[in-house]
Amino acid sequence: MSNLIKIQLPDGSIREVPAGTTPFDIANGISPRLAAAVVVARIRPLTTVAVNENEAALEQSEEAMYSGPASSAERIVGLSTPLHEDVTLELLKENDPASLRVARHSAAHIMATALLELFPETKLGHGPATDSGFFYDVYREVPFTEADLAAIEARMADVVARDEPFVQILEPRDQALADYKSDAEFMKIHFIERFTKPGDEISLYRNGNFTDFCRGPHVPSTGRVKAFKVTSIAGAYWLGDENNQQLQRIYGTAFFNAKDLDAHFKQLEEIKARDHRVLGKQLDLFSIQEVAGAGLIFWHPKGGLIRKTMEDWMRDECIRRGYQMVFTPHIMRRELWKISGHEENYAENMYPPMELDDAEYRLKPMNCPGHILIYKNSPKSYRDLPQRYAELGNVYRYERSGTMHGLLRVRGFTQDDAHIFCTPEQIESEVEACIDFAESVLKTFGFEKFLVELSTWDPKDKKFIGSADKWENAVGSLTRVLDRKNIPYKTIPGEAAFYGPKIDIKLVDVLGRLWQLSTVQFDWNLPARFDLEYIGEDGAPHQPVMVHRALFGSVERFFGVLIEHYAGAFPMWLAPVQVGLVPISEKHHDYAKSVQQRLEAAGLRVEADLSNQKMNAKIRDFGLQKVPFILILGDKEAASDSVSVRVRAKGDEGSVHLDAFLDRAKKLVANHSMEL
RNA sequence: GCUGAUGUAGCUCAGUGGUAGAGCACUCCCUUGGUAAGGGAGAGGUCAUGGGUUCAAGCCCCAUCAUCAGCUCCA
Repeated sequence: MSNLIKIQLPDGSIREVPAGTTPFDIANGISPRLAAAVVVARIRPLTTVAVNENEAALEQSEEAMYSGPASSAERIVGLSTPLHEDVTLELLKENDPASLRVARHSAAHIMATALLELFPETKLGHGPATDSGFFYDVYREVPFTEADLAAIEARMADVVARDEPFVQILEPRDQALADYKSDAEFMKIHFIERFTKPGDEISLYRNGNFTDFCRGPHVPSTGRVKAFKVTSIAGAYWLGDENNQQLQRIYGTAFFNAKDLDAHFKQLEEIKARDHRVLGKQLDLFSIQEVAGAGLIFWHPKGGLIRKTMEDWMRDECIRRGYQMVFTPHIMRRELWKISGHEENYAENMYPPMELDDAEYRLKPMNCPGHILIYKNSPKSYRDLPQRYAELGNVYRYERSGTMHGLLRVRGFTQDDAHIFCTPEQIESEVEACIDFAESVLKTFGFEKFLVELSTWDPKDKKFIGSADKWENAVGSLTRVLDRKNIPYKTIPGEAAFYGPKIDIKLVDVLGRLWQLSTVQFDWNLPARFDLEYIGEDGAPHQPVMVHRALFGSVERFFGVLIEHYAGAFPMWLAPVQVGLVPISEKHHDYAKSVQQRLEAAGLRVEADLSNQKMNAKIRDFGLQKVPFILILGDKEAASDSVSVRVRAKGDEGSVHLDAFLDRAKKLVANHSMEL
């Protein structure tokens, strides 16, 4: 005689059903149409008080794909999973994001099904859902070709058309291992051995003739995955370790309907249209020249102008906030890099030494040693501290050949770098000021959201130098600063630099993407290595503490992110050309020249199109260049000293007096306005 | 660095072994116009680089460089 369990539905009603009842049974009991529409179910044991965040996070992890579910947390189950305890039950339809994730995991199984039907020699790794689709890592001697991918996709359509139910099979571990061993499925064997214990019953899912080691859940049947595409193939290391065998990773994406799939590819096109490498060419901002080498940026006049504007702002702001601008050499003697520890710890990222006269020199990968030499050049009193040295310093780092990416990952870049030498007592206020500064940078450049991470040490990890009390003090001050400023943050133990803890600020762009740029780091290692001192109130020498901070991070990377954030449509103060002039015909050229002169005299950047093209073509050209304002100049305007204003993304606003426009334009620039 | 793909005019791309193509951009001519492409003519290429196969290579083979999608690593 089976026990009764309680099922609570979202409306609060409770049903008593026999243990072993499935979510499908419940749905079907409500209405067969509902049962047909439901994809998966979300359950939470009724006894649970609150969802544990860590357990929820674990749900997404690789570990969770195979090992048992976190017992007390809410979880997603398939419709045919028998329920054996009192739970709240939510029946999820296709519009729930959790359903889509499950469907994509099912799509990975469908792809594996198709793959093994076509290429039975293939060995399977793992095939999870991702944020935008799914992939399956597989091993096969022969690389898959584009044609193979198309064939796989076509066969997937067959698997979907067969509408094979996904069925969970619980099997003794030994038997599963024996089966996989006989098939030489070395990766599946590894996963079973890693994620299950001897004596466990392990979970497999079968659809048709295909069975996979998998915890689930899945959609009810292959027919539920209506729209999918095999998108690409790439290499991936077995277990993410580059010393291991490389596998073939086949990517795909899946949706419940063709409309969503289309929308997904449309969105990819939009992202591509924002790509800073594409816009960099279209707007003539920068280039990378093969003959000069990979990862080295050429700033063209228009990009250079934006950079100059960014840097001017940054320098002015540094000075306003009590920094002193310094400049340090690009190459320095090897000896210096030995003292700083770079020879020892950073050599693989540095360019090899070059010999000059009797000595060896190395290109700088960081600015800190240079700033330290300035500090060290004269004795310092506690009255001199803090010393804040800032530099827009060009550094060069060797990056492996496959890693470069436009402006975002390069071999030569400019850090807006500063080093603050201060007493331990000054740390908190200095860090607080750095965070204020960082916030101001993000706000000024139009980013509204950011995330903060506090990276701390792991006392068990030997790579961290310095005593426990030093670490605790430092982490304590950082924590206090963040708490006092009411900034939410995530603590990441073990992610600190080896010499001290750090605060990283990741900004969120218009598309919701995260970018790591600003960082504020602690350091008591370099002051010790260089024997830095100041004379304290007690007349005795003390060692200062150093704060490293970069706010743009790298000017190149920040610029790349800006291009994507604005989709190339820079706000007025940054736009390389702020006003485009369109004289309607040649007889308006003189008026155009006088307007240009007056706008330029007021400090605006103006370009006049005096070609013999039609007005519409001129407007189009300025429009494609994303110029904020286009002024149309014809008889009416010339007669009344006015301009007809066309605003980027808004269109024709009619004529106004030139002085009125000038006033508006100057205000937009002065206020760093994001709007026009 | 690894796996796969790609490299043809300033840009976007076509060209499967037999004398290098298109559109846009550029130059010149015509056109002088009211809010996103007026018309015509011309000029422009060591087909990434270096080897090889072939009577003949942009095309086939090898190597190198660069780019792209990932992996790994990072500001």
